[in-house]
Order: sequence, then structure tokens, then C-alpha cells
Amino acid sequence: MIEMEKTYNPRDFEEKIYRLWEERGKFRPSDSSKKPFVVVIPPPNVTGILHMGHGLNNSLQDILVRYHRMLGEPTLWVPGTDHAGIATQNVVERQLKKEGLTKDDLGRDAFLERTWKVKEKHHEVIVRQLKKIGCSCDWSRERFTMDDGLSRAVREVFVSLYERGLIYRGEYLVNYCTSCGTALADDEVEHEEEPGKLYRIRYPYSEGGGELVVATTRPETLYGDTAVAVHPEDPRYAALVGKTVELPLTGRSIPVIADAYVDREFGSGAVKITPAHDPNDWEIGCRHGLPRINLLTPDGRLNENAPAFVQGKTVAEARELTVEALKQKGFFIDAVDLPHQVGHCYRCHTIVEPYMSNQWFVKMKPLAQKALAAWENGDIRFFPKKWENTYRHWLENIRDWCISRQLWWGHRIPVWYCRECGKMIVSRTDIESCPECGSGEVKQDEDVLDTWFSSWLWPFSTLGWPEKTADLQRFYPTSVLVTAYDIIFFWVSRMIMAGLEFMGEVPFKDIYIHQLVRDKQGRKMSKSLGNGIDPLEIVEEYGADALKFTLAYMSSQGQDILIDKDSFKIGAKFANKIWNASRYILSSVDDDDCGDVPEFGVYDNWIETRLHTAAEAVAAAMHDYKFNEAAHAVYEYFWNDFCDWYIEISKLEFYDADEAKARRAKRKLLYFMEKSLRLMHPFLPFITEEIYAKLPDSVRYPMLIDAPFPSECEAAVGAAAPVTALQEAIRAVRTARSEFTIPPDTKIRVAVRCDAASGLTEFFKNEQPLFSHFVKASDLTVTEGAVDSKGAVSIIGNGFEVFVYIRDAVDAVKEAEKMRKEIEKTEAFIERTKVRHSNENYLSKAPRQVIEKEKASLEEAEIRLRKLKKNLELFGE
RNA sequence: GGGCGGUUAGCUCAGUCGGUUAGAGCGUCUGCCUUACAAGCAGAAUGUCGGGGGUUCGAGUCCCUCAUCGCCCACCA
Repeated sequence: MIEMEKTYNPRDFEEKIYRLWEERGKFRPSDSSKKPFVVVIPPPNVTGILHMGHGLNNSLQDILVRYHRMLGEPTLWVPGTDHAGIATQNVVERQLKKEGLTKDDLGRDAFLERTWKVKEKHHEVIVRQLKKIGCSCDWSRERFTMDDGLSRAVREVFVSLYERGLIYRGEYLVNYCTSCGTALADDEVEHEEEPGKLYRIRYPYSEGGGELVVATTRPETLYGDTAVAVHPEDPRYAALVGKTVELPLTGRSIPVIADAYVDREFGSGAVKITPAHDPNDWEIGCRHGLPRINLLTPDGRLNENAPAFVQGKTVAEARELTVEALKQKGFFIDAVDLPHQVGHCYRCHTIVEPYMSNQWFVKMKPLAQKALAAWENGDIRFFPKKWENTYRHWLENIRDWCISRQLWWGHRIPVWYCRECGKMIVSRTDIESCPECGSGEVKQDEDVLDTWFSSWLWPFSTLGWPEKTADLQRFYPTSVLVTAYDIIFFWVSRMIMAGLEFMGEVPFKDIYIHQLVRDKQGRKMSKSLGNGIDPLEIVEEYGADALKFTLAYMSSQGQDILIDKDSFKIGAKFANKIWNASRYILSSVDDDDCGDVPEFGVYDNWIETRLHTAAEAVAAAMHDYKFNEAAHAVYEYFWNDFCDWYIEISKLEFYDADEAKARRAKRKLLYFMEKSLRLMHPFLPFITEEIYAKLPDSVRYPMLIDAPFPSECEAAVGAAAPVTALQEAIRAVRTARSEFTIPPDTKIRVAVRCDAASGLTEFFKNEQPLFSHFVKASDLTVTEGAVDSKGAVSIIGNGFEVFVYIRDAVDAVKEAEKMRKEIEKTEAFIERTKVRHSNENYLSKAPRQVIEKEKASLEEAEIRLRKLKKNLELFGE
């Protein structure tokens, strides 16, 4: 007798089990010589706690990793976290603000010290969370994007790219977040449509006699205009090109230039050119050698290049004041509503300004070409495939990557400037004095690198690169990357580029892109909406297994997962089912029950077949990363086959007075329980391991986590057929009982007529006791001959017909109505099928199996129709 | 402006290579506290597969078109 708590309470054992796995080194790759299975975690940001997106991401990885571990592959899941430059710095700056401080009050060193502490705190929480949800990561190999090794990797990459001419510095117009105080990469800008206005402004000809009308959505930038552009073939303005116009409110005159960029159809066909504050204007400015006038301070206010009345004002304020001034001076014509796209910072959502500054860039084209080739060669595969388009499109239109950030938290750019001779030194090691003039007056670049500049090295930097470590040798390239689609640009494609560039090989062959987790209204989960679900809350309430199983069960390759707290009941209920089934089996087991497995009977063969069919379904699904299909297969097997049928059937023997019989039943239940636990383990690791440990030693592997996943099918598949027929017959009687509301304690007479050809007669006869038990029959006859159908409904199955004598308990009118409906349906089907079968095209073109199959079902339907009609007569038509 | 995806039961979603009368979970309804589980058991009902057209012997599935919702990309001031 093995004791189990009456109720499933995951809190009682999940932590204990996790500790056990960890202590016994189960998360470390085994020594097997098989090809390793390797996953690197998408490192969570050390900015806060894990949300449900992480829950999904890590649950799926854990399922994969556990599945492969059970296949006997040396399995490694490398964990780690990301320093998340802007995000983390923002967190700390917000904290400071609450204390009435700014980062400048602290100074760089003190600020960094404080940020490290915040990092430590968050890191601890994140690791605890990952462990709570059961991630089987090898914590001995945990990394952080700013640890010593990864910092070395970052430097190596920066310097070597610089040496190859793929990193350069220059003054360009970049996206600048005035709130974060830093430049952003193009893809860190989120465009959103906002209501705006298109203003029309007069720019008088310098020589008088007219004016040029210019349309703009940003009148406040006119102080930085250095030209007005028209289309070279626009007859309206041909005479003006080369002349000048007066720039309102400034007293400056600016030239009219011709550039094909201008759209003659839009607005007036004349565009004001502000090279320092618009990316297009910047391009035009470059082509025409126009001066650039910067109007903004780094914190987003108008600077001394603007007239005094707007200096120090924000952009929005300046716009209003400028429009007002234009109106007063008579330059303003009108303004019409024009919704347009405005860029926002992806971290703080402030409007991003195009801002002229000195930044570092990576030349992306050469890297992107290799990454594209890798896809074309089939070196990488996306699951689902559709994301390949996204990947390809981005690479084909790639632009240089601005990697410098005006932040403190991050990898400092490894470049030094000599104050004496002005020499710039790019170096792998820190520089104390100028190699050119020997001066000690060298100063490191103030800026840090974009966070992704360390993330893109993750698959090999975590394994020890640039050192040639054993891990790197053994575990690179990794097997698969599991991530969400929102970072294909930021991360996935860049990792592929870095892998190819520095390792000469793609970092992973398979890329599984999963969905985003949203709330039931389809909204992104976010702090501000307050609609987020904390995975830990779910773990608290339902357990980590419920979390993992539910997410897998609900994931699909189709679309985003819409979820609320109640969704997790699916997993909770399933875990509960496993618990109770196990409790039932184990509670009656003692050592006597643990001998050899008795010879299989038909039901044992049947469940064995079901189990292996499920195992094969899981294998196929996992191969294609169809987690939901795998989870469904496991669920259906255990609940619908094992619990609903096998356990119920076994009860006849289980409760048999003959002890030997009972023992045989228990032994087989144990056998299938053990195997079922192995089947389910990747999806519900805690509960299965907990129960597994309770199984008698003689029937199990030491631990479930590295026990073999069920694979080889020992049972004959054909063995399942009669069981299926019996199930069908039992259901037929149950349906009849239920439909006629015959109470369970009312026994009824049942007759089964088997078709001689079905081969079921013998089986049904043998199984009469079981059949009777399941349907609570008062009398059950099985025959191949004619059956007296008086007072009975008959239900036709595949190869047999069941008669349930329900005469007294029936509402004849209602029943007749039902039958008529059924007859109609069947007649329609027969008609349709007959028409098709008289069609020569069909007969000649359809595959023979299809025709045969349809013919069979047509025959079946015709038989059923006859019986139905007969039944109808019975009900007093 | 370009591209992608969704539209299937009351709700959330599966649906493989086009192949019989389209499935699951939740919810609803009926009957059961049957000696593992009421977080359970046994049943039932519910569909113009967004609209229209086409291809095909056969379409939820392929093509065209329209509608609608969403996402991504894009420098139209």
C-alpha cells in the first residue's frame, strides 16, 4: 500500500523535486556520445519580473529539452540574462527621480554601482522564477551579457569588425529619444499613426513678385531650413530653381533647389528642406551640399539656433508659438488635418527626433548577404515557415546599424582618444597612454554599445568564445532557437549574422517562432493595462505543471495565444486527473504486485497500442515543433484511453475475489502507469516525477527525468480492433439509456447481433460479463442469428447491431421525430454518394481506396437506413 | 503605399496530402455523490466553415474577388 495525499497539491513537492534534479546534476549534459541537443535561452532582461510571454517561451523550451533528454541525447540548456541597456537604466533613473536625484548627481561610477545592485536583485528574482516554473537549465553554465567573458567577446567583435572595416564612426542623422537621452537603432523606433496637421506657409521670393507655398507637418523646424526643393521637371517652378526665397521669421534667404525626390502631386509641390531634422532632408542635403542647422538640445528643447521666442521651449510648444508668429506676420495660409506616422521610442514611448550626432555604426550589407545565403542554402529553417519572408525582407533591405548609445549602463565602446595628438585608438585592452605620442591624457569614448551588440553573440559567447573552449567545440552550433516573432529583427537575424561571421557556421539550424501571449481581448499584456498574468501566480494557484501543460496545449503555429487565469484550469484538471489515477493504482499496490508483467490480454494489447500511438504522435509533433499536437496526444491518451477505459475495464479483475487475478491486474496497471508517466513527463515534469518516485523500485528507472521516452511498439496493432468495437457497442447502449432517461439502477435487456464476417462474435461472447457490467444489463445475448427486435431500439455499429429493449421507458413521439431526422440525414448522404458514384469522371479520377471506402460506407448507410425505417415502425408510425 | 495573418459551435481555438455525414476544451442541457477523481462519471444539443465567384468527380482546405479585424514593413513633406 503506497500512500498518496488525497488531493493534488503541487506546492507540496515542486520545489523539492526541482532541488533533487539539480543536486543530482540532471540538468547537465550526459556523457553519451550521441549528438548533443542544445538550446540557449533567450536571455530575459534584468529589468523586472518574468511575464507570461516568458512563461510560454521557457515552457516550450523546457518541454523540448526534457523530451530530448529522455531520448538519451546529451542535453544542454544554457540559461542567462540580458543587461538590457536602456530598459535597465530607465528603471534606475526612475528610482532616482523618486528620491529627487538624477544620474548626474551620482556620477557615472556610483550610478553603475547602483545599477549593478538593481541587476543583482532582479536577476535573483528571475532565476527563482525560472526554477519555479521548472526550467531544466544547466545553472553551472549560466551567463550574463555583461559578465567578464561576454564583455571580452563584445570587445573582440567590436575591434575585429573595426579592423575589417565593418564598423565606422560618423556624424549622421539618427533616431534620438530625448527622454532616454540616447540614439536608437532604426528598428527600435515604433511608428504609429497620430492625428496631425499639414500647414501651408508662404516663403516669399527674395526678389519679390510672389511667393512659394510650402507644406509641412512640422512648422517649428523651419528655423533649420537650408533650402526649398521642387521637382526638376515641374514647370511651375522651373524658373525659380537657383533663385532664393525668404525664410519666414528669420531674415535668412535660402536657395530653391531641384531634386527628383519631390512629389509634384503632394501639397504645393515644394518642400522645405531641414537636413538636421528629417531623414529625407538629410539625404537631399547631402546630395546638394546644404548646411545643416541643428535646432535641438539633447533633452528635446529648441536651442540657440532658433529665434529667442522659442528657445528653451519643447518641440510641441515651439510648434504652437511658431504657427502663432507665422499667422501674425502673414506667412500662414492654412492648416488641414493630416494623420501621419510618428516614431516613438520602443522603451519609453517618447516621440523620437531625428537628431544629428556622432555615432558608431556597423556596416550591415556584407553580414546580411551571408545570412541570406544561409537561408537560401537551407542552413536554417523557420517554424512556421512564413517567418522566412520576414527574415528575408529585412535582410534584403537592411541598413547600417547604429550601435552607440548615450547611456552609462552597458559595454563601454572600446575606443580611446588622445587629448594631446587627437589619435583615436580602437583596442581590445584598456589604454593607459597614447601609443602615438605617449601621452597619458587618453580618454575612453563616453558611449556604450547597443544591448543587442552583446545579445547577437549569445549562442557562442555563452559557450566561451573567443576562447576555444571544450563547450564551444562540443555544443556549437546549437540545435534550435525558441523565441517570439517580435525579435526576429533585433535578435534572430543578427545572431545568424554574427554566428556566420565569427564561427563560420549558423548558430542554430531550426528557429521555432512562437506566438505572443495576449489577454482574452487580444491585447498585449502590459503593466500599464494591468492585464498581465504573473506566471508565479499561476504556479501558486495551480502548479508549474498546469502552467506548462496549458501553454503547450493552447499554443499553435497559427496565432497569438489569448489567455486568462481560468485558462490554466485545463492543465490543473489534467494534473489532478493524473494524481487521482495514480493514487487509485498505488494505494492498493504492495510488493507482491511487482513481479514480472503478466502475459497481455486483449485490453492490455489495446492500451499498449494506444500508448505507443500517442508516443509516436508526440514524436512527430515535436519534430515539427507542434507543441499543441503533442500535448493533445498525451492528454487524449491518458484521459480518454487509459483512465476512461483501461482502468475501468481492469476494475473487473482488480476487484476480483481471486487474489491472483487481482494481482495480475494491479501489476499491469503499474506497468502502464510507469510507461504513461514517461510519456507525459516532458509536459508535466513535477507531478510525474513525484508520482514516479512512489512506484516500487522494481518497476521503474531511478528517476523519470532521464528515463527513456516510450518508443518501440511491442503490441500488435490489430489487437485493438475488437476493443474498439466493444467500446462502440457500450457507447451505443449508454446513449440509448441516456436518451430514454433510463435510470442507472434500472437494468435493461440487451442483445447483440454480430455479422458473421466481422469476427466479433467470439469476442463479444467472451466479454459478456464485462459488457453487462458496463451497461448494467439485466440480460445480454450475443448471436449471429436473427434477433427479436420487438420493443427494442437498434443501434448499428461497424460489424454488429445492438438492440436495447426500452419499450416501457420511451416517449414514442419524441423518438419517432428523432428517427425521422436521422433517416433524412442518411437518405441525403446516400443520394449524394450515389450521384457521385454514377459520375464517370469520379470513377476514373478518384483514387481507388477512396472509392472503395465510400462504397463501403454507402452500403453501411443503406443498411442503417433500412434498420432505421424498421425502428421507426416500432415506434408507432 | 507594400506585405503577412485571421474570420470554423455561445466563447477560445484545432483541422495533415482536397476525399465519407467538420472536431476539442470551456460553457449550456440531461442523468448520476457508481468503492481514484463532483477539479469527477455517463450522455445530449449547437455550424450557411465571413460574403460572392471559380477550379475539381469532390473544397473548411486550392484560385479570384469583396468585406472585416489584426500585425509587420515603408522617407511622401
